[in-house]
Amino acid sequence: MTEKPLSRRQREMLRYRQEVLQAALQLFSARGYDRVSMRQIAEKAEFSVGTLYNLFKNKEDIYRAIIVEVADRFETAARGALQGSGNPLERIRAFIAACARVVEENSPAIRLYLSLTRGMAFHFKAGFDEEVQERDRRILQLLASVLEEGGRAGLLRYDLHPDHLALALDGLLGAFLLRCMEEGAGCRPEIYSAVVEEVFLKGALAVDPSKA
Amino acid sequence: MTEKPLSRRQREMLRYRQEVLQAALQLFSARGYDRVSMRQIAEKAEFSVGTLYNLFKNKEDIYRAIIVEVADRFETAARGALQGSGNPLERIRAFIAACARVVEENSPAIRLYLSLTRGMAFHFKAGFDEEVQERDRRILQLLASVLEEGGRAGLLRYDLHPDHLALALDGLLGAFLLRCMEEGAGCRPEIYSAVVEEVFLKGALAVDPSKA
Amino acid sequence: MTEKPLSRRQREMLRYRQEVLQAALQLFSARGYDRVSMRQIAEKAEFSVGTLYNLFKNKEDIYRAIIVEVADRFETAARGALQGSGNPLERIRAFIAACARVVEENSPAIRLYLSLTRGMAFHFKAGFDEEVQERDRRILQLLASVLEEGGRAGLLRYDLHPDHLALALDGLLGAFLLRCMEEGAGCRPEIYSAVVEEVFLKGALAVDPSKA
Amino acid sequence: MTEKPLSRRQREMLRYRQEVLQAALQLFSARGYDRVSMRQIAEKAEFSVGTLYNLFKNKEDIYRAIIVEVADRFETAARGALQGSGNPLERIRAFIAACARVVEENSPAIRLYLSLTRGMAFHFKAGFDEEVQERDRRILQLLASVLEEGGRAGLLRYDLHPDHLALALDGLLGAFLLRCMEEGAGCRPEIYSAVVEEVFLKGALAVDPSKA
DNA sequence: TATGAATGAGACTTCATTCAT
DNA sequence: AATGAATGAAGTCTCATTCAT
Repeated sequence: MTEKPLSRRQREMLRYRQEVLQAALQLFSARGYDRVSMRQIAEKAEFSVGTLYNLFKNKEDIYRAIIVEVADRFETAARGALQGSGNPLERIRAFIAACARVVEENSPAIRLYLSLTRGMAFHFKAGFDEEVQERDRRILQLLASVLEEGGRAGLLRYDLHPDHLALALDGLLGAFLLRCMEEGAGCRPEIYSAVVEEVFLKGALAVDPSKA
Repeated sequence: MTEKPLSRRQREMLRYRQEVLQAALQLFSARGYDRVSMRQIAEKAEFSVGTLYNLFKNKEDIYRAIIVEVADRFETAARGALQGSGNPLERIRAFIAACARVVEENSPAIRLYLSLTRGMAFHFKAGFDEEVQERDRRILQLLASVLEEGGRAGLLRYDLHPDHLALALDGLLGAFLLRCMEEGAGCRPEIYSAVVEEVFLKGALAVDPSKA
Repeated sequence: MTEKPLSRRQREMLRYRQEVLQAALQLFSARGYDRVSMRQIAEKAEFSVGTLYNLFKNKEDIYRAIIVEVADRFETAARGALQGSGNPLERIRAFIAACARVVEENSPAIRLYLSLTRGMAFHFKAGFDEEVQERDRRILQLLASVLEEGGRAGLLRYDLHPDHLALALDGLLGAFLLRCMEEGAGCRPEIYSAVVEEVFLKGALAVDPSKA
Repeated sequence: MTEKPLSRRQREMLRYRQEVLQAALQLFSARGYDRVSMRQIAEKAEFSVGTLYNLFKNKEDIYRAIIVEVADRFETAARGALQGSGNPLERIRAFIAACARVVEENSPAIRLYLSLTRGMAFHFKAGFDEEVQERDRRILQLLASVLEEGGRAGLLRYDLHPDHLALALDGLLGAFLLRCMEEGAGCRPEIYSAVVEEVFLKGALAVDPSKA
């Protein structure tokens, strides 16, 4: 697991890639993938077009890098919460909080991510968009399994299919987090995640108060 | 409000417009606005490109017509339910059912609509996308006002801000309806809307059972 | 075999295609395929770049059309001579004359054709260059079979392999015809073809004078 | 004419140049000048792009060096044969053999050379391609003068213009030698040059058997 | 001296839109 | 009114060449 020390060249390249991704992210997030040209990305990142192609295979590769990064971050956070310690109820709470945190830290990238996992997906040749959707689906299944476990433990109601409960929580989270991002300045994920907890846990899951 | 009777020519033109919209809808829904060319729309609709420009001002106008149509339909259905008869609780139930019905009937168009109202929006010059978002927001406010009314009437819990509750319901609905559309064959909005009711009403709203 | 009468539109398109081919031919012949841009062809043909793409699938398609045309013309002329009437000797003479005639009439196109069948070939994706080479090879085999027939008939010497004789004649012809084209103004294929006849028939074939 | 002894550095540089030329030759021969990038040459030669530019002025200069080298080799061999000892007939035979030998030893380079001297030439800015063609023409004239000398000596027929005979021999040679290179595995210049001798000498030149 | 990242001109191609027929 | 050929701006990507390290 020890990382080889990177040469100065390599470190520079990584930094440049981050700068390009930063610029591309803002543009994609504001105008959509197809409405942003390589020249625009180059200008915003203050590189030449040719340099973009030294750093990335092509335009799609830039997009992929952005999405994969946020997908990794999200997956890590989600798995950390859902597979962490504590009873299912606590893990659900941790999951809600983790999602809010990821959104707070990666606001613009999350918009792209959500546009690929919910609703309209572009259709890329490499099909990496479907890979991302597949990864997202696995998180949802993990969430469902934790809900089911909670049901068996008597912590959560079990009269609804765990898949449906997972989808409900996911929908609630998505709606609130998107709302957070819309409001420009006053983005308060911690408030919204409290509401999600309230609505979802007190309601949908009908927690047995003697156990919670 | 009386409509002038349309000439044969005008009726024909309306029918042609519908055929073009039908073709464009399928293409946009499958590949996304920017990945579809006017020539492709013309071929699918079995018109010439020139005729498309006689029927619509430009490509964006075709898109707008699709979106406005589904937005109208959705708004009509939503207002009909939320401003209809019955107590707030019954109106919420009617709203959920109405949403499910609209989705069932306009499945592909709804995908485009949702991509414009949640998550990523293209940015069109004419700014009609923001108009649509504004209309959507007004529905949400109407929903919130009904929820508030229900709270004042003691039918629904009032410890959460009605805007948040509205957003929660909206998010739940969106998630389930999108899921309906994904599953290709087995699209069952009536099942999903039952789940939404269950999750939202029994849970989030903590209906006073003596009154419901 | 009756041809449908072409619409005015179709006739116009064919004429336009010919104009483009004419322009492209001159440019390709002077500078080589890879040194000529679509913009240059468009300018020389006095069309816009877009129109070029309405008339031809892509740049390679323009090249292909030029080559295929001259290849067809050459093949027709060659087969007509070699499979025509007369004894093998007369057919060889007709072949030599036919080649000279084709070159005389299609001088610039022949240069492209020869660059594809002898010497350096570009490598096109569609592999049509190999098709053209294959067609050329078949003509050579046909020529060889006529030479062999002449040998069996006692008209031509048979101590050399017919394939080699065919190649010899082909090489002679190629060298003289290329020379014709080089000299700009004074291109005299009829003189050169006389020399080829003289050199090849009197010499290589050692015609039995009593039979010729 | 005495060469200064080269420094180690200079000798090294010459060796590097040869390695680059070797790599470039293979690529140019396989794909054509315009389809090969400097980066590809650099990779095949296992140098950096920058080093290529230290060794050669530019891409064209690499091409020129390849061509000039084979042109020199060919010219040396041809002059050696044609200006050597023996009667004209023997010198022609030596010339044919020399050509076969050069081809055998420089097969890929010859393809490039022939594409520049027969048929299609690229048009380089510096016009060195025309220089090469000029040099080639001088060899042809030298060949013609030997043929003429043979004619005057009664060894060779003189009813045809020596230039035409020279061209005929050149065309025969070119055709057979190109054929040798095409056949991949079984390349037998010595066989083909025998055929050329047979066809050309026995036939075209109608050697007076009493003198040969 | 050797390297290879940076550059930007220029290549091919697509496409929304217009307009003569 | 209906057509679809013509247009040229704009997009993605490549590549010869330079130059800081």
